Amino acid sequence: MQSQYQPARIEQDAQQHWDSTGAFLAPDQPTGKPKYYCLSMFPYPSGKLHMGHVRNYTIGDVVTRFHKMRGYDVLQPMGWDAFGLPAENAAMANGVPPAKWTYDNIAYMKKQLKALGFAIDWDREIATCRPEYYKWNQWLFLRMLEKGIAYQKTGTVNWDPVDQTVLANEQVIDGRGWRTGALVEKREIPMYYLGITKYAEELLAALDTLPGWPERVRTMQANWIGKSVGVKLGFPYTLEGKSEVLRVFTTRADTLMGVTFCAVAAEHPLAAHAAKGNPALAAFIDECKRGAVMEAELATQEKKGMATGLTVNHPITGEAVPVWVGNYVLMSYGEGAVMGVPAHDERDFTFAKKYSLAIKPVIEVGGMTYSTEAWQAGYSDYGRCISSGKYDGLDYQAAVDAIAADLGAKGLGEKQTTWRLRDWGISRQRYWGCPIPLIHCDSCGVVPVPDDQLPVKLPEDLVPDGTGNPLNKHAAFLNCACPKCGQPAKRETDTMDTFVDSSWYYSRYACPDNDKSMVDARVDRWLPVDQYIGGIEHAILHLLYSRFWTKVMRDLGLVKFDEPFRNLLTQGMVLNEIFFRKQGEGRIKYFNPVDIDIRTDEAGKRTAMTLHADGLPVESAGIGTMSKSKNNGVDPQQLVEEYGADTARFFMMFTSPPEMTLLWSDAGVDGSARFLKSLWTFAADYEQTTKPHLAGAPALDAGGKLPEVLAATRREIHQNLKQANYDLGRFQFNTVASACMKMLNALKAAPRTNAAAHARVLEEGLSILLRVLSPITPHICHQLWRDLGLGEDILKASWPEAAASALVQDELELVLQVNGKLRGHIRAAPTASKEDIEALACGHEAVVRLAEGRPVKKVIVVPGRLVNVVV
RNA sequence: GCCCGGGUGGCGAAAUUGGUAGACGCAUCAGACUUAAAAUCUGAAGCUCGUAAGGGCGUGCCGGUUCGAUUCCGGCCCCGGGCACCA
Repeated sequence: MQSQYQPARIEQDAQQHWDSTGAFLAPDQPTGKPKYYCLSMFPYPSGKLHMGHVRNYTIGDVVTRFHKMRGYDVLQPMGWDAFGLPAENAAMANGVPPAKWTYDNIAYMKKQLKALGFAIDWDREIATCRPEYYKWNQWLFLRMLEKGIAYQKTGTVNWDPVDQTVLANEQVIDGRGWRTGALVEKREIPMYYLGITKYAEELLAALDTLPGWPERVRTMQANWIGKSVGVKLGFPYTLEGKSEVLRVFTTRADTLMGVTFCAVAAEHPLAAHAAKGNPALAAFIDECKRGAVMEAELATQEKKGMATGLTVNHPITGEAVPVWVGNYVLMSYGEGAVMGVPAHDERDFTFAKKYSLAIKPVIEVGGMTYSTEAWQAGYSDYGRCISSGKYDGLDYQAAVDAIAADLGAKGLGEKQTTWRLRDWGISRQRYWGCPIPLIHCDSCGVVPVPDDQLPVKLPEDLVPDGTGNPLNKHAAFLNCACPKCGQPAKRETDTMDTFVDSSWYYSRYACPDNDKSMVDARVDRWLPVDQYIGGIEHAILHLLYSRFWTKVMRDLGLVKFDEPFRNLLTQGMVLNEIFFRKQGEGRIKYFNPVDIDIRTDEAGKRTAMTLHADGLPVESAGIGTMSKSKNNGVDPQQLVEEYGADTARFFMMFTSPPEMTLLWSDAGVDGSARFLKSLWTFAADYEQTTKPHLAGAPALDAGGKLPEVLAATRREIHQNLKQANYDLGRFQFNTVASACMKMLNALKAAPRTNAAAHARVLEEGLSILLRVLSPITPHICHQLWRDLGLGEDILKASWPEAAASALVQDELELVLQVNGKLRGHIRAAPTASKEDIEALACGHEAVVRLAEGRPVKKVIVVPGRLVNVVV
């Protein structure tokens, strides 16, 4: 074998071996082995891989190879989430069609993935921008339309008045368009929606059927769906002689007697009515309607309101309650109107203080009465009604029930369940996406494209210019015949949200070649996904949409499972610093961290940040996840070229556990390179000088005892193996990597007292080490396995388990504490009784010294671990 | 603002069910080898007082429960993710 570790050479050889043997092609016909579907979230082809990809796909590969060696038929596919905004931006910047840019990126990134040696079944590769794929988006959309799950209504978008185009939230910076710097306006336009709220109850309840999902993701989804049970209350009023009712939803009907105002959203009909003949109010409503669409922005803006001059009647007392317009009331949630109870709601309290509205406490908690000068924690807690007439003394539930019953009789109250979840708007006024398969006909209206005319193909040669959707100017796409009446008609030019593409791709991997149907029987073999791996940033949207889409497909009889992902591992983000320069209002240019020079003073404090190319200063926007848009990704290419794929993979796994957020730094990568190099050198030396002693040496455990020093080495190997197997089971790969390092350290330190026994311990140790390490660094392990004559193909080797006989110890070391502080150690046989250990401890020099004659109060013995003597 | 995480040496981290805080590495320092450097090998090291033996402090901050708290409870600070058109 080679005496030097040459990663470039062995990595190429190993990859060729896997390719030529079809090692990672997943068999569609059952082989008698259990199946395991290991899926990593597919990448957006942004140009180059970044470290987040390397982390994600290495985690997936470790899981894949581990299960393969444990005897599963494993499917690990890969594809491309290929539609989206960045391709249009690149197209505008370079004058290249998004399709070309995307396909070039796919080709480059595929090469990078191959160089990393991932155990991927490339025969199943898909790209969502291919008509063979998105045809089925369109087909299923039409089925949803038939079922009433897809429907049309208006939605609000960001409008750039200069470019005359719809902007994504990301393209709005400080309320201005990113290219034009123009103040962004809100616009109402017709859109298509998917009725995810129809599935809200099931999406919430089924979270309990997903024990393999992280608790935090289930919590986030549950909060997002946001089921609240409350009461819809009516406040009657008279308008232009007609009797009307203002409806509000509340989860705190028990505080109804404390209502001192009502607030409606700017879009509420009552606000519009009041604004007639009230220019100040009309101006305020206009102001509320301007600005961004984002919830984060709405929620952080200053709470403002204006009285409408109208009043409604309190449904119990009949008292007049003033109606305000509030910029914090969302038209999209509940009824677009809320009742204001300043004494028991912090937001209402702030609003009431600001506008000098009455504050009326009607709940007491634990007999405490509250002052209403300033808000105190606890004011919004559940308690008993006071100053509430006939409801006095009732607790939360009794009060809600009584009030709902009383108002129900008058038609002014009913119990209701409200969801925070909104239906999914899928229309995008963009070119580079899946066309929505509809046709607009002057006589027939909106007509679905017949199935036999699918897919509606997206032209691939257009270059957008930033002013609206180029499909609107492309006659060949736009003009068509109405499928119903045959008259000239126009195609819908909106495309689908890219979340549609990613909502079902995992099923298509089972049957990527099927041009007759969306899915087939092979989906029943592989799905659901056994282990899904991807960034925590997808905890809500992508994962919720996929769950919804699965349930729709199930209800259409296409798949048999209820949930797509049995187990979920949410990888922590790989972060990096973000550098930028402001270029006029709203416009920002980002620079990659590798192009920034940072100078520091002697104390290590930063004194300057400049762009390498021009030496001029840049600003830091802090730390954020590696992304195309912030231009802070780090290309792993240099790492792979300098050290090899195995070192890159090992370092990624070693540096942090998978779920932890990771601030990128390649400091420490040398240690990983050193370990692999040192493993190679050790193995080569073993092959030369130690392996020959195996001839005639007795097998381990074959009778006869190992010399104690070698038994200790062997014990260390098996202890670390046990730990590694435990850690593989819980996906903590950093400690698997360190267990491998510890094994190598132990083997290096093994004394050569008995040549034959030494050779046996090393042989077993290397065989264990290589197998445990192989999912992380498959190339070097593949080569060494063969070079040391351990077998033909390590992928086909059995997974090692720790041997109980190797773990036996004659004596244990226990920690000795006095009053909870470490004061020494005692040695005892594993079989020693509690009394023996107590006696040993109390007689210990440190205990006698520290007790200073005081009596021993208590002795706590934790078997196998410690003794604590309390004096 | 709301929802969800995280915070441990100079740095990445470990500590499985409340039981030795800092395993394994990086960087550093000292030594060996070398004409020299690189590479490699050996050793030291949380901070602090002390020549040493030994002691005190220490897991973001404040408080609590416990024989014992990185781990459990209450309150706060900072950082990250998500907030529905980035993917």
